Amino acid sequence: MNLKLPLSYYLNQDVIFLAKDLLGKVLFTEINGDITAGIIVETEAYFGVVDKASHAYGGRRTERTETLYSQGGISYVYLCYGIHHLFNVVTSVDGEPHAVLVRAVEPFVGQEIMELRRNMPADKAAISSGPGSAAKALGIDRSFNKKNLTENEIWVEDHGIRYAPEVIIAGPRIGVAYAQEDALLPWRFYVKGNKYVSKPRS
DNA sequence: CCCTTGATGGTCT
DNA sequence: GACCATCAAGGGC
Repeated sequence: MNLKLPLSYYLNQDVIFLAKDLLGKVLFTEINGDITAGIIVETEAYFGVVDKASHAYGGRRTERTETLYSQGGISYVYLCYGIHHLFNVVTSVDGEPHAVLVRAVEPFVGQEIMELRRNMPADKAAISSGPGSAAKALGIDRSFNKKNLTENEIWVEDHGIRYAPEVIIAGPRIGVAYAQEDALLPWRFYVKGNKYVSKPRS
């Protein structure tokens, strides 16, 4: 059976809903035949042109941010601090630059491959905790920018994993103090008690 | 345990 | 030339 999320899933214009709904979904990559996957346990929503923390704030359009304005269902990957690749899911309709940052995953498929990529055991929380680590564990780098999530390099599946509402916590996003008042918006979502959720405030 | 700090590069002004 | 949606090692307690 086909568990892959369809294009229509990503066209939802409510990026806050999607950030929450993606918890429990499974993010896959296939690289040279190696398949790895992680259960998404932490996300952040970036609310397009009105969000000071968004790269598209104020409607800025550059070569880089053009990806965000695309129709939902593609990836947005960029380099942060010169070292880390951060993976986002572009959502909503064409022209609406909403995105969801995947901040942490729980290793699900191909743990041995992730261990090699990260040089640490899969049961160690740090292997895929935090956006840079999660992307590295899944082998995501800048070559994964602008990939169609309904194809076979990087995609998301629904394995029926569901969390009780009381276990899904909303709080301020991490590392966006520069966004001033928008830094306080509760647009970070995570699974309470999951050890792979990143540190700062779990 | 906690805190500090170095690593490292694309993007935008 | 500044600014980052960060990580992990290392030193001090």
